[in-house]
Amino acid sequence: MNRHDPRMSPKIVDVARTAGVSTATVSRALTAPGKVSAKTRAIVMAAVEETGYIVNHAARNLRRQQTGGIVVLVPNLSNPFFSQILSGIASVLSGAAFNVLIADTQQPKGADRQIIQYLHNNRADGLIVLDGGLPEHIFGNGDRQARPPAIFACEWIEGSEKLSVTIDNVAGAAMAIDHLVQLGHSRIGHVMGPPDNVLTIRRQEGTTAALERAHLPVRREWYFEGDFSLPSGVRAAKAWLALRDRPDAVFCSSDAMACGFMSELHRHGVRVPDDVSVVGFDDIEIAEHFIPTLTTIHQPRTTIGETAARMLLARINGGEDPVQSIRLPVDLVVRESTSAPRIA
Amino acid sequence: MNRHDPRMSPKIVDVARTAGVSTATVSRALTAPGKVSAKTRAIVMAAVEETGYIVNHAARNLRRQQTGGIVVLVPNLSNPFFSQILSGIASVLSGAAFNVLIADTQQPKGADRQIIQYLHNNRADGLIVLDGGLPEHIFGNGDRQARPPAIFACEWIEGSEKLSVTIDNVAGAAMAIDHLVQLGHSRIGHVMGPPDNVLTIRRQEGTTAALERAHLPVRREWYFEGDFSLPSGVRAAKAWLALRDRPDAVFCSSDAMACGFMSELHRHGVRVPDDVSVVGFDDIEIAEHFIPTLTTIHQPRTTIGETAARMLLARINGGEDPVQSIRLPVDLVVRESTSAPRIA
DNA sequence: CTGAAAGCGCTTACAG
DNA sequence: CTGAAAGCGCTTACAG
Repeated sequence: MNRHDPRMSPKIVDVARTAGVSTATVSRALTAPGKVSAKTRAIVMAAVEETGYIVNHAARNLRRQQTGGIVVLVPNLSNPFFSQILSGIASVLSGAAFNVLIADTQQPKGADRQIIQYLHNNRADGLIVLDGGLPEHIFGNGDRQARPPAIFACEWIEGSEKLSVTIDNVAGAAMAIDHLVQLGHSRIGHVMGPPDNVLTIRRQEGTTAALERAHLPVRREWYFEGDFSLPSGVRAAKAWLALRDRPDAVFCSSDAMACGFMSELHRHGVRVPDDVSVVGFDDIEIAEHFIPTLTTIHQPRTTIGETAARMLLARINGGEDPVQSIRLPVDLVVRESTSAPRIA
Repeated sequence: MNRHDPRMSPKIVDVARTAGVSTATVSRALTAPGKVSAKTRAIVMAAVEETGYIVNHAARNLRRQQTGGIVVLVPNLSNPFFSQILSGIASVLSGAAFNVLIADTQQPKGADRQIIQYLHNNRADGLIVLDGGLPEHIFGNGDRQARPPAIFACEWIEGSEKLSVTIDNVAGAAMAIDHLVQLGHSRIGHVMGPPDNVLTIRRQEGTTAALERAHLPVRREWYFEGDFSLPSGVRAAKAWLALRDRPDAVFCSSDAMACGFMSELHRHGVRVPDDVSVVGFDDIEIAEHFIPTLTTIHQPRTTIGETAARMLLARINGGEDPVQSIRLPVDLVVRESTSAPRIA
């Protein structure tokens, strides 16, 4: 016989028998101590201790019509950018006795079906969505399936009324550009994120607006394609190298791209910041240790995760809706990858 | 009234009514199609489609005496080293209709209690443990609580009989040292992982053994303390700089430390590989793009995750035990951070 | 191949 | 404050 036999665990009825009370009283002592006399509570607690009782969540959830799980939809689990956000989410949620279920929206096989499964309320009590590229209707009401509340974090869906925790991407991009302008740069380029991504769009807007404010040229060929990844930064560097007339400062929409960009430039003998200044976005851990260390826009990633989790909890528990979308501030962190341009 | 009303979802009884069969038949058609006639199955499937039925996992799990969840115990969720492993785990497990629950073993508050909770079989059907630093008895049988099967991945507990998916750390370290020896280095140092960690110990063993095989000095002051993190690599570099008699090649037990090490050396005008060669371990994404690109020992992280997940599944499903621990091979990836020593 | 019925382990109105 | 009892939505021997 299998040593792993679930039926060995004590049930609430075992505790009740040991304590000499009903299962109802045990249940109350555990979940609503105020409804039980101090004396009874003590007896029950002793019985819980003695039996080693632990609640069966499947049973509790079935009875309470909840799932005890929060699903986090991540665009790409293997991207380290998300790990700290997940960490923030997990710390708040597991403190609130929720399971954190993680689903990768870019999972190759049958991702759609799987995500849709998660969206049904018998699978999760709520969602935190880090991917703004999903079709909005899958979160929507309006069809026959009830859907659990969803909170967007980092990314969001334009025009959606769903709550979100975001940062000020336009301001962040503008801070990056303003920094370069103040250093004396007038020929500034931009490596963009993936097309259609909301972050890409906002950071591009912030970039363009700041350039225009400074009366600097906004040149189409200085807006390089990218997708936030390291390799796309390498490709952008190749595009930069291929230009005859090059920008002497580049703002990359992610740190990963900035690192790939600098890496490829270095391979071709172009020096940062002497030949070209580079600013990133995110402030991932390596930014502080890259060679050169990377000037970037800092995102409070743990706070983003924690805030999203707390907001979702408020949404799940509170009947009313004092909950509002939050936009967190970002900071410019100046390091070695930016300097005044060489005198031409 | 709350628009998010779970009771709206169709139940198995709704499908049964629509199909004109019993709930038992619906259940069978869904989970054991072979036990139902083709005709009935078609009728049931049509009814499922029509009603939009989705199984309630809490109910199924309660009835089946399982949880549908696999817990992954991660030493530090915000460490990007683990994200690709998690990705491998998640892809296999969600394909098998398991939820992936992630718990951070270094979570500040009440981590112990929380992890213990997860260890009870009514919370998870199995565990994948990435932290070899937990006390073994918490996984053990022997007390009154049944425990779900656990598989170790990457790390493990020395002397434990639990199954594991690991890499050959001794061989990996030896490959790193042999590479340096072949380049002509004879003064070789080592930056270690956290004390007592099994990976630290094995890689240190491999290092020492390879040095001895090459008849090279094994000097205590050339074994630098570390903990796998970037900042600890920075500290190791400071220790290196403080030596009068320095090794001219250093094998770091993680890529993160190697990057921190090189970063700090660079700050002090020491060139890699001209002044000192550096080898890392892991082959994280940045290794290929650091300046200089990092020579390192490649770990198949996605495969580690997938293998651990599949092994756990086999353990959960199969009554017999053909399942065995697996040690995956590693490769040396030669890049720019290593070269022959300068002629002294 | 199919159905009636029990039961998984809880929680919670309801009654006292 | 406490207990008896119903019921959450499934699955699965058991009987036919």
